[in-house]
Amino acid sequence: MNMRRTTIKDVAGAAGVGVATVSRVLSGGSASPETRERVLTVAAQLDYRPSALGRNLRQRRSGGIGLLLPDITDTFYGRVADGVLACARSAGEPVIVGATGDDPEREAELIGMLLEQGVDRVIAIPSGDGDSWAPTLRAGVITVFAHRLSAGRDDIPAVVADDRAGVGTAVDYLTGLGHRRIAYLGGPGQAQRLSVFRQALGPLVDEELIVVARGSRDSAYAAAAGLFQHRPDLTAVLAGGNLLGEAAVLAARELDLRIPRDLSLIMFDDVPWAELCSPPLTVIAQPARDIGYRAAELVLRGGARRPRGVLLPTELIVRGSCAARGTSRSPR
Amino acid sequence: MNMRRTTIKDVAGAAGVGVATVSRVLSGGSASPETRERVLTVAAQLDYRPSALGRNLRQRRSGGIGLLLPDITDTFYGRVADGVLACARSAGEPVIVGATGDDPEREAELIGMLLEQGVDRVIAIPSGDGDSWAPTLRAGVITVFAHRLSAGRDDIPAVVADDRAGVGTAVDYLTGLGHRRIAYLGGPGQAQRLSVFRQALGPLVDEELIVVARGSRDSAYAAAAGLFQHRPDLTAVLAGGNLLGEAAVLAARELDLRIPRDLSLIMFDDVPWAELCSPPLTVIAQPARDIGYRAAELVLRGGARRPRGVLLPTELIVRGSCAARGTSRSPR
DNA sequence: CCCGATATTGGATACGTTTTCATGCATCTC
DNA sequence: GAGATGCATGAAAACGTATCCAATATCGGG
Repeated sequence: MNMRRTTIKDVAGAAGVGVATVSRVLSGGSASPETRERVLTVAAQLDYRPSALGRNLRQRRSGGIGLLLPDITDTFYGRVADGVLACARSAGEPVIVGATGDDPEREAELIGMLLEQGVDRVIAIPSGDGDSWAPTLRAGVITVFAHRLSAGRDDIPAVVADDRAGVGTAVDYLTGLGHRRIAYLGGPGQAQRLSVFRQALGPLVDEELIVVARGSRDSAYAAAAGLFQHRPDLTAVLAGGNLLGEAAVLAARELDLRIPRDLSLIMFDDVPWAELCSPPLTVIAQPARDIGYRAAELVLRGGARRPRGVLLPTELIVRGSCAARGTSRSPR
Repeated sequence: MNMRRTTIKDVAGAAGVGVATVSRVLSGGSASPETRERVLTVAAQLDYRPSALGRNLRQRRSGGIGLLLPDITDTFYGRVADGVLACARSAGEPVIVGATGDDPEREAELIGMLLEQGVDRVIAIPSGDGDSWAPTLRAGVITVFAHRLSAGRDDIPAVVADDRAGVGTAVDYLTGLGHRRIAYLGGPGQAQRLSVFRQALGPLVDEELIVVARGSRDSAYAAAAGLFQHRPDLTAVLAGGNLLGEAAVLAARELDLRIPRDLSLIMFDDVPWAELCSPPLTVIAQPARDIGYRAAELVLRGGARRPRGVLLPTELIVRGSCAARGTSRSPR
């Protein structure tokens, strides 16, 4: 019942050596073959598991990885998390996960929690501005951003999808189909994408057709519905995330807009249900899992030679949610 | 750069009191009002944050919560995780997440990791048999199961959806529509549901119509496609999870089975895309987030008066994926 | 005015580990 | 053969905190 945990001392005693030797053997230090053998045998017999608590205190770091993302419920972030977990598991590191809800205040609070836990590596999909991250840097915590950049924080490496290319090919594809009034339905933290969108669209850009929602489903739906109602003249929309895409499909159905006859839709992020939709959704696939995995690699590799960041490719997957416009001006 | 972290000693020194007093003040112990005031002021000035490392070692527990689930990518588990995170955040507790992939071996490995971390509370959606959990119990770790029970482990409380009622109403609904050949497409860890299904179906049960897939998408698709091909006489299928439902829709489409004309489908778990499907999917909604939240509550409340477990209600949400059979025997 | 009870306080200890340092021993070099 | 070199080893010192315990200050009652 109140059986004390077997400690390194017990192993040392049972093996007739000092605790230092046991520690060395278990951490891969140097030791004579016979000693190593004996220690390992005894440790196995006693089913000894070194306590991370003691080790962490000694080296003043928990060794764990902190992962902060907006919403674990969103499959995109879920896939990112999966990548992080996979990489961390292969390194034997625990991962502490926190959901920020895209709220900078909650984010700051969670950062504080991670620091208190002595986490020395953090992967984040940042919500707030760069200021939130001063504490982690000051505390010497290795920080890597995933999926998003943070305003005014070019000192933190980031692993992101190639939004420039993604938005570019999507816009090219739509204009190539004859679309001229193209809307962008964005979410939080997409400043980068927005500027690329404006740039790619060039003279065609119409600020009224650019609308950003907050992170919630309701907000996304409201933004989509409002956009479609106020500007019935738009012919194509680029949804900046699966939540936005879902909202667009729903709002379009509600307003009796047929996809792709009345409205062409391209959605960022390829999710399984994109194929189940009717029509199946044309999407820009992002390597979500890779983003997480690479970020974890970066953060595990440590501060050694900080790379500037990693850019992963996106891919336009054409399905059935876009139609040509202009030539056949949808008669009737 | 190499600025040492401010410790409780610094605070004690600056406030002119002993470390014990600071510790007491910060842990809510007794202290004179003026001392408390001074200590708090100084602590705030120095931006002191107690190190979880030291505390954990002292009281030989990390205080964190371990969360083990099959696949963080699956929105159902994602919602469970979200509930756990929400509850843990309100308690200020960190959550260490691990993905087992429904592999008992990986599960055991992750359990070992959690124990090594000194986690003293674990929430799990168990994969393996009950044996994996002997170590946590032996180590005095408060363990709670979520969503699933584990074979031969009635000593661990569980928070689950009311599968009995869920399967019951689904089967009743289908038989009420005239269906007689009803299949069950299951996943890992659904022994409980299976037995309920058999029981609810009574004499209509056909063992050949019961097929279980492993956790992967491919496996789910293979199971669905195999089932539909081998038994074209079945008229309805109950999918035991959103992954299985997705596979069923895909396989049906591939084999040119129209839903609901040729095949009625009920899916366990209401996901956002169920409404986006055409036809929209009839589902059995499960309170995934609540399951996680309640499990976290249970585990945080500690061992005090272990309840036998919690049963949360399910709800049949009728949409468009089920049609009547028998009366109008689908002519042509 | 003194004694016992109570509240507050700080010193010391322990938690389990890693790492530094000194020691002993064997081997090598000239 | 003597000194130098290398290696294996164990004692001890942290790491930052919570808590036990003794000591001191405060208070009330007789």
